[in-house]
Amino acid sequence: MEEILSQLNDSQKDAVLYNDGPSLVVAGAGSGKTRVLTYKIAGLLQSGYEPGRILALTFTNKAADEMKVRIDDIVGAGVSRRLWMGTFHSIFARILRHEAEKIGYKSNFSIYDTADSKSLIKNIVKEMALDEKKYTPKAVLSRISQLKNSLVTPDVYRNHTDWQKNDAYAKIPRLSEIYSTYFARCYKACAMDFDDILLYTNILFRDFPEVLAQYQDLFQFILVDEYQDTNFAQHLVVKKLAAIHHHVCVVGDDAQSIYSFRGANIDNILKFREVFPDCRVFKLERNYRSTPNIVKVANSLIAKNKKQLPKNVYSEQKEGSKVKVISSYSDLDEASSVVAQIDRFVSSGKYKYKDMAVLYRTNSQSRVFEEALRKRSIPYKIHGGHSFYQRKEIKDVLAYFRLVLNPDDEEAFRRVINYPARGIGNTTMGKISEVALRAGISYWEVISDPLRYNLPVNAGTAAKLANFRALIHGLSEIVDSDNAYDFTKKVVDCAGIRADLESDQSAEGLSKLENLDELLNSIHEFCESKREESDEEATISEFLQKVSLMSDVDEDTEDNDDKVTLMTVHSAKGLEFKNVFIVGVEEELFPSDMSLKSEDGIEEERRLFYVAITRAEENCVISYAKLRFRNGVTNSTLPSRFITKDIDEKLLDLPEDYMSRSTSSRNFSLWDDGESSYSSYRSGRNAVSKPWSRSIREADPEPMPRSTTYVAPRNLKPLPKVSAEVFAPSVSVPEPMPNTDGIEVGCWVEHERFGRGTVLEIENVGGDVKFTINFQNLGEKKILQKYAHLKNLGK
DNA sequence: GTAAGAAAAATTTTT
DNA sequence: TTTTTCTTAC
Repeated sequence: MEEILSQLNDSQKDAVLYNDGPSLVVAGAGSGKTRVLTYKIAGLLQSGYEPGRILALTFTNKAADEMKVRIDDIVGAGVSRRLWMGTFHSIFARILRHEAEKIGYKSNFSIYDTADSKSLIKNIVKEMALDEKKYTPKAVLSRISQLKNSLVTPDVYRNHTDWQKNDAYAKIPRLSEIYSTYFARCYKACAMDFDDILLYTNILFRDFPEVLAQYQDLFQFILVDEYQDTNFAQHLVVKKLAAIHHHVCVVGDDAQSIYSFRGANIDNILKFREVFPDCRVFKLERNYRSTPNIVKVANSLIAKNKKQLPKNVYSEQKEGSKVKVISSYSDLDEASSVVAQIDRFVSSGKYKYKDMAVLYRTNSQSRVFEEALRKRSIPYKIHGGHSFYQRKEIKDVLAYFRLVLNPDDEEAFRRVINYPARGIGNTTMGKISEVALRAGISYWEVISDPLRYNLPVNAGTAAKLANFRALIHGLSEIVDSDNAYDFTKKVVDCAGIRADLESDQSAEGLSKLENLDELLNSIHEFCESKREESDEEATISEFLQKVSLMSDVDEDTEDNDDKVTLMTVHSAKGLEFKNVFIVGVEEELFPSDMSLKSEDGIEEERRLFYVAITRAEENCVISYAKLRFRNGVTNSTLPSRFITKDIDEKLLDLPEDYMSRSTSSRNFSLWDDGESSYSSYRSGRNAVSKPWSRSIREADPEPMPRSTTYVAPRNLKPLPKVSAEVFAPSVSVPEPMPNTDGIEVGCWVEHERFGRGTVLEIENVGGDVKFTINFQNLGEKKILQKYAHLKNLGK
């Protein structure tokens, strides 16, 4: 214990030593948060707590694994394995598999990833014969996700009149039905999506108090990392589990809450004290990562946010150089200036390439930097794109695993029924789906007994189906006896996956084959380490459980390569680099144009920018361009408000052409002479317009085709009135109709490319305004305000 | 059932 | 601009 404490500062020590009740550790950027968490757990273990009675929740497997290593270093090898330590999803899934039958599931339930969820939603929308433009899988899933994260079940949603009215207003009146159907279909497939894992844990603890009591008693101490990123569902479980022992310690930084779009609720950390009134608050304010100059800039920025916990982050390092702002003519120039600077840093001999990171708001910004780096032959690595386990060829193999382990898994079924191609195409799949829907059974049940369910297929197709059935059946006979590696080899060969990939001699095909071998390797490794650990064979079920909840950040990265890192600011969270270049710091890009609608949106973007700045240890460079090529067009841009309004000017090393903010910010525009349409577009869009309400058409009660109705699998009790909880979860209503520049139905407008036309209809779709315009030359077109820069010519 | 060609869309993404 | 999705023709 002494040894542990000697490595901590006073405030860290206080946080580590307080174990008598609830505590909130507000950990400023770079303040040694992980250190506190690991030492606290190590301390608990040393003072006699059973590892099996400590629950420690993180957001990534990587974070959990790193802490386990550090804990083992302190208290002895292997101890961390006995902790209940892992991501919310993996720990909750573990509990759910154990208690599955209580909530009507089987413990072998599949986990649908986002792609599976979207595919299912797409099918449901099709089956209901709804407008697929209006009900896009992405939008529907994000809404369902929001609802689940706020613990609103389909029944509760259906019976909530206000929400129904909002959906009708937003022209998505059938959302509630889609949600119910999606929920029922997941249940029928014995599958849970990521959000279900949190939702069902809540249902379990709500409906089975004796189960809750058992876990409440088991977990004598609960620790949660990154609390600012928890959603309501996660928060409520933590609250409930801590209700008996009251030994809960949550760690986080409200200033780094950047995942609200995924359901994270910053209020969970801001109002933690209201939930646990006897909670002690510890603040870690000393930043060990960055120079005072960087910390001051970050502080000066974040001070502009209203919603935050008071704290004073400081650094005791040498002052360091000022945060530098560079301005470029265009995005291309920006890339070459930044890369030139990188080159200079490295040529000075003081830094290596791996000390450099280029951080941007959107992935699409990476391209120009890649090109600029390549031009100078500077090695770089890009973080982004999809993870190994999301690749098609890998997902296909995993889908076989899933189907064998859980034949009711409809998304797995869809994926493998005709892969590799075996002549069972869309037509047959459509028939199977129709029969399954009508009989209320799974696809697998349909093809298990096609005669009984009158599947209308010819003899040839029936034979193909029988072959497929035999294949899956054969695999299911060996799935429990074979170890994961042997089983995978059989799947790959028997299903003809290897043969299929080998037949493709293109570069793409070869890389797929390589990936397949890579998968086999990783399964082999998985088996080896299991054998080392417990002297037992690893099953494919265990492997699948692990990878279903794994993301790309969890994959090993060869950190030793001397390469410049390119990544989004989001993925940089938690990392640090000696030199950081934050690029594209322009209005409508950073802050993102999608965030400008609300103050909360801007505050989150500001936190995101805060995260970006605080990644830097020694040098932080902020860059903007005056012209940016985006979505096929070049636009003139303004430097971000974060530079021009938020950060104290005195703290920055500003570029020569920078107009002081005491003069008009319009001076930033290149186009002030009015010769260009850009400046009129900008001033036009910001102009005050007439009230929008008059131009909205009444929601038309257009008769919809009848949908197939589903019977909910089980009558789940509605959750208690959500508002009765301490925090009302924020289920946001659809955005009000935004500013239309006074454009009303009947107005004449002018479009840059399409010319003049009259407005026939104005709709609100997902926060954007969609105009239906009858153009003089081109006829009727639908146009989003976000992209079309319409000029109002009046009635 | 595939392949080519047209059309439409276009944040961030810890599980 | 690129990327994904939808249509159409073989």
